[in-house]
Amino acid sequence: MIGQQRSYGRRVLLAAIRQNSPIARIDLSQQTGISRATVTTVTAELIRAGLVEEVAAQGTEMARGRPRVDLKIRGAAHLVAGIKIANSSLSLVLMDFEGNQLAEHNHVLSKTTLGTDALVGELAKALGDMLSPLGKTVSDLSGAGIGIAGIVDVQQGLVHWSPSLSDRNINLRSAIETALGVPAFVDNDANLVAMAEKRFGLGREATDFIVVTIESGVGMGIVINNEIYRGTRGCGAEFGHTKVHLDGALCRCGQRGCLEAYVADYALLREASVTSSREALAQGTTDEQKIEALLQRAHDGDPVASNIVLRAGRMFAMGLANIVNIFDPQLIVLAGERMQSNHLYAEEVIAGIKNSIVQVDQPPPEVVIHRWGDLMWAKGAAAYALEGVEEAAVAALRAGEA
Amino acid sequence: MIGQQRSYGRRVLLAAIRQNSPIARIDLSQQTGISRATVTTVTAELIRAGLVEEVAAQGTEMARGRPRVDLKIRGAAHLVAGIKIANSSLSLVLMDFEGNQLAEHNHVLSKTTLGTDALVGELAKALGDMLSPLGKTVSDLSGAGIGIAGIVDVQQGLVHWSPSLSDRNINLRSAIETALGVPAFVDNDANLVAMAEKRFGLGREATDFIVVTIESGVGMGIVINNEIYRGTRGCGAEFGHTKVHLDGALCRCGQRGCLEAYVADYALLREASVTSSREALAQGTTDEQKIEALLQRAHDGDPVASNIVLRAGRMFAMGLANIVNIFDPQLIVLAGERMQSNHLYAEEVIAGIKNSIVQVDQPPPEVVIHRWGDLMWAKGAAAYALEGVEEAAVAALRAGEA
DNA sequence: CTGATTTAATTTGATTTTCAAATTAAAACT
DNA sequence: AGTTTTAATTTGAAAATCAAATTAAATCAG
Repeated sequence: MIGQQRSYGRRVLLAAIRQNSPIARIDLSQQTGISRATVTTVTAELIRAGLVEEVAAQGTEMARGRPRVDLKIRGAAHLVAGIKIANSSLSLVLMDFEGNQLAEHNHVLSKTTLGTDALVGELAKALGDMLSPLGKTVSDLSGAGIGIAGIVDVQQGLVHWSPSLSDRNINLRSAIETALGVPAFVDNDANLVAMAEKRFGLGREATDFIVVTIESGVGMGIVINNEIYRGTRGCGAEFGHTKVHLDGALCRCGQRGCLEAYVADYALLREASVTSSREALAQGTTDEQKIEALLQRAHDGDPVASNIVLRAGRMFAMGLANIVNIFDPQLIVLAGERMQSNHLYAEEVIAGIKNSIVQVDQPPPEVVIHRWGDLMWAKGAAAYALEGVEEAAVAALRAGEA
Repeated sequence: MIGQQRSYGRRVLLAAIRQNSPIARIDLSQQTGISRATVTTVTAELIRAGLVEEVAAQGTEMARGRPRVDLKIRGAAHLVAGIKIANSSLSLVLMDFEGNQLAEHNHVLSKTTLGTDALVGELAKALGDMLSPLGKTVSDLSGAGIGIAGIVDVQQGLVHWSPSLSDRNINLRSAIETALGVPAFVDNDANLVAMAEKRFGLGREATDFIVVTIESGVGMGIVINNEIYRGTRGCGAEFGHTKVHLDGALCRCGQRGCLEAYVADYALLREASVTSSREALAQGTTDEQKIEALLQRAHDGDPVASNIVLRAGRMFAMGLANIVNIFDPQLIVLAGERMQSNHLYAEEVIAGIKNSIVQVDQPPPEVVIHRWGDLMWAKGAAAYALEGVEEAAVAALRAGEA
């Protein structure tokens, strides 16, 4: 960047060090195209600022010549928290600047939907509970990333609407920042999973990829040119409301033919409910149990149950194929927390995608399944916070020198 | 950019001058964030190099103070050609560095599919025919943009496959460059329409938009962050082969349910052919005439014809809505050359899109129809060439100073 | 017509960023 | 102990940029 003589080089080098973790200066120079002289100067500055540290020449068998000195991000430089606001709980992780997980925590919420103040209060409580066993406090944090379902304006930190918030058009970022005194970074949860994949997961090597998540709905995060693409209205990629059938099944959103209306839990249960053998197909008191039962029946070969589940899989494949036909990404990550999405992650589904995309000489994009624990979201939120903190740290370099 | 001390500022300023055509230095400084001092220095260099020129203070009523001096791109600096390789003809335009069209030309090809050498020969011939009336020759050109249907690897200038070429995996760029002695820029034709919209059309103000073109197939060009997004396999956005129906109508590509299989000419004729009143619905000897007849019938209220045409429109709307749900662009441009796409550009279709996208507080993206002449493609090719020539010109600045 | 005022552009004198080439450092070979 | 090899640093200069001061070109006020 230009204007105010901003330190583009520092940014680039710090990012390169992060991505290639233990890396010698000469390789940095090679990778970034920045001269060795500059690399020396800039890394010295980063080390002086405590963001980077040298590590003993990572033990490749002793070569000739002066041994290279590897550089890595200095974990102790900063501390960030990642928080996912889920249906009726908060899940949190604590990470150092290098991305090492130092703690995790789960906090049960009293209600699904809370007012802003109440939510922020619970958040502060949960953070405290995670930090106190380590002898830390919220003031030790350099940033907090928050993932929330709904429609989020990232620029402003505004939550236009969320199932977790009873208020509308809340500036959650400033609410948290004033309450906790810590820089906050708020984003839609689907974007944060993409962020997690990019930083810690399967997207580390890729520059253009897509992450699809299945929870109660179907979410999607898009990474283009190493950055989250958020669309122009900030309402994000609504893969779940992609239409897969003209005048098709009715969706929760009120429209017809949405992918979600074919693959979501409620869609499967709806189908199961109309067959005469309803009890047999989806027995259980909770919806989760019913789904479980339905999937088990399908697995056991029940023709009607199979029929229901199979179509969901085929619709899902069709939706994904459309993404490939439009985007042509390097990689599609199906990130899932629950085993219940097994039917959508089946071999046949993935094969179905490959049969529905335009054939060219080159191989089709990889489709991989990534099962995370339930901390996936929180880790993504932490990754987002790390990005923000890194940015601020570089910006502060110049200023803090005087 | 960094490395070899590349002149990022020059690039930014030249681009800003191009986009805001007659613009005073002080506004340039404002817009780009570059200091006024630097703007003076850099623009002086651009003027010295002949890329930019001053124009008389464009006549706003005389304000107080020293009058601003506007800057603009100097058209005479360079000459580029844009060439579209169409089904059985070449269409060409000649543009100056400012983007003014100086000439156009149409060249009929002997065959639809040619060998590389033959095609390049025809190309040279056509260029010569366009240039000679102006007393120019090919050597006066600084670059030539070439648009060709098919699968193109832009980085390499490779055409993997094209309906216009009998050879496969041809490096068309180097073939043209060696034959003509002019830098060549080859791209897929759908991308070039996007480029044309971005430079000369409705996409001038937008940074993220999508251009859909209808010719014999359905094409799409994507602009993200002011740049053409080409996907990772270079096979481009295959909007036409987006699936809109599970196990749907058979497409030319061999798969089922492709959008093209519902909205392309052959799809409409296929439908018309199975009704008992075939002759009446789609009379004519050529396919074009038949389509014309079918559309006329639909317009006149024939129920079967209407039924056919209406569904095509609704499918088209559904495909476009999916794009919006995934991409959330500022703008969708439906760029068409022929009036025959009228039924797809109807009010109802555009209304259909709006009813199938996720509703948020913000207004939906604009959908606009842009009817160009048949030079649309060639102009896009010229725009692409201009981009390349501009790049080269800036890079040459430093080098040529010694 | 003259000087005050206003706004745009340029000059001046740094500061920052970067680099190529020369030098130094730290190791393994011989 | 000296040679070779490779990594990192230093040195001296060039390039890019900026803030502040200055100059330029106009209008306005009397």
